[in-house]
Amino acid sequence: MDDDQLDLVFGALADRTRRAILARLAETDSNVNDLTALFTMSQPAISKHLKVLEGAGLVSRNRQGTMRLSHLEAEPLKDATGWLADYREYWDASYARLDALLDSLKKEKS
Amino acid sequence: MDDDQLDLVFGALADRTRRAILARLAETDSNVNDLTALFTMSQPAISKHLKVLEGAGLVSRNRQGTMRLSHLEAEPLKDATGWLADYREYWDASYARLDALLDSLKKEKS
DNA sequence: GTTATCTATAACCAAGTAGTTATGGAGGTC
DNA sequence: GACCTCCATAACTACTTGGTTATAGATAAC
Repeated sequence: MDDDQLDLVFGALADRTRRAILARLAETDSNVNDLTALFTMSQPAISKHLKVLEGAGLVSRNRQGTMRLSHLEAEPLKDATGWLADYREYWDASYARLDALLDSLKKEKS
Repeated sequence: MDDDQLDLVFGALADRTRRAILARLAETDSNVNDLTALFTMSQPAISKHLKVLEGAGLVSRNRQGTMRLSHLEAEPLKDATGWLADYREYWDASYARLDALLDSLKKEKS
């Protein structure tokens, strides 16, 4: 994952409204009106947030009749987690042990 | 972890210079001059970035003679990872299984 | 084709961000 | 106390961001 992409993903996550939108989309695909109803904010504001999320690859949209349903695309969150994982040893004392466990799990799978 | 804190942490991580600073501090504590030498940027710009990182709790500083050494504080990264973990099931098919494993590890520890 | 609904876009505003140069303050050293 | 060195702060600029209202575009229904 390159710096441009990380800039976009972390930037998208740096706003509580956008995080709340992702939380909602984790439950169910939603249209702009549904999302607008959840916040004390205008519809264009929500559309803008969706555009940011879409730009970071965190949301996809497809027409469903007259509506456009927003759908969570979690893949970039995996990459962000991957970046954070490099620092895990600095906060998780049991990281080394956990790491070994995950390695053995991988081997078992392959 | 509350929204204010997540805003600060993700916001701090949304800049590649600041991520690079964290990468450096993961290797060794550094003073402002050292960090400035690593980037094509003025010293006050680096001082500003450090202030943002400090505000997010990602960096602490203590005087060491005439220098102020910046030190990585990784705890907030743990919290950010915790937030992202809520979405793990959406990108990691083997999450459920992994989760069970971690649970058993916790029990074993306690 | 008119109308209604849903959403995107345009134009604007206030505030924040990322950088600059210039300068001042705090800590050692002589 | 004079002088360096290290760093922070001030003042400024250009750009971005997060919101607004007003409006236009696309699709479906009648």
